[in-house]
Amino acid sequence: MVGGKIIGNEKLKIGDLAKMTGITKRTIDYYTNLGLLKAERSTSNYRFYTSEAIERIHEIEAMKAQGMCLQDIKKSLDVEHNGNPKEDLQEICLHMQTLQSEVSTLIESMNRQEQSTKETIKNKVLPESVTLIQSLLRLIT
Amino acid sequence: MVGGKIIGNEKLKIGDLAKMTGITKRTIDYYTNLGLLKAERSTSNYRFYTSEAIERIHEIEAMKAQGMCLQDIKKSLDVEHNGNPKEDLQEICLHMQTLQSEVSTLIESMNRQEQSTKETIKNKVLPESVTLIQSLLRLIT
DNA sequence: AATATAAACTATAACGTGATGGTTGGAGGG
DNA sequence: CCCTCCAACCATCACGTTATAGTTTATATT
Repeated sequence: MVGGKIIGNEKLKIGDLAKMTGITKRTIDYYTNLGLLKAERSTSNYRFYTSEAIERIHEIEAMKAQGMCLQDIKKSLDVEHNGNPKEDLQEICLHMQTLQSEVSTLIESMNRQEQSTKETIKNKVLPESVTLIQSLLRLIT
Repeated sequence: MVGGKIIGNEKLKIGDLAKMTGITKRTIDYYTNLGLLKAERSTSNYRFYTSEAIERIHEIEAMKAQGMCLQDIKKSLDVEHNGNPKEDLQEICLHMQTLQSEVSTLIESMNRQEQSTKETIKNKVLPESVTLIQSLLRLIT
């Protein structure tokens, strides 16, 4: 044993995780899509979980038993695990990316509109939205 | 009959639409969430479809029978129906709304970060993204 | 050992299902 | 006529299910 973890068997596939936790693959799939579980992806798009996910699942099950919905559990766990800024950072960057593509398609649609239509849209945009976007801009420049 | 449409019975609820088309409520639900079908919402959050949706569903079924997936059907139908700018407008406004909430949560996450982390994020934001957001701002102000 | 092939595993799509909780329209009672 | 109460709807959640298609691995064959 030269620097090897004994337990901590990394690279768990969905089936492994399912057997180790007793919940179905579908549920793990669902949780992963919700962002409740994080997984790396192989080149062939297979999910790889770490042993960390096992405990996470048990936490989820415990909170579910107390009547919480998955969204709330997510928020709760996201806040709880706040000694790890790296994860948050990654998530924010990802968020920023989706937002970028959102904005991109939105601008395209806008440009396809006539001037009068554009005016209508402008009027429908709440001033707070404008402020919000301005704040964002200030944050990233 | 004083200016009333004989057919064209508007304000169809999901059950009505299901009976009229022969597809299940769940499927209509699914299509609506995908954005394949548009529905207004009552104050109590009930969906209201127009008779237009009936034909739309038949179109969808026809394209499905030819092996197309729902995403492609959506794109196809979205492009096809391009004599109706009102629909586009509604969609853009909706887009704008989701974007607004996206930005909102993003700013919140940003503000929870330390200064050093913020810098890291800034550096990860592509300059083109900044330009993009600036363009958006110009469009809506 | 290299290869072909079958068996087991995986991801995603497109709904189905059951539970939960809110909504509405009409029948009956005051 | 107003109020209440119930049955029929509706929305959403949290998975379950089936089908399709790609991947990995174990096994058999050359």
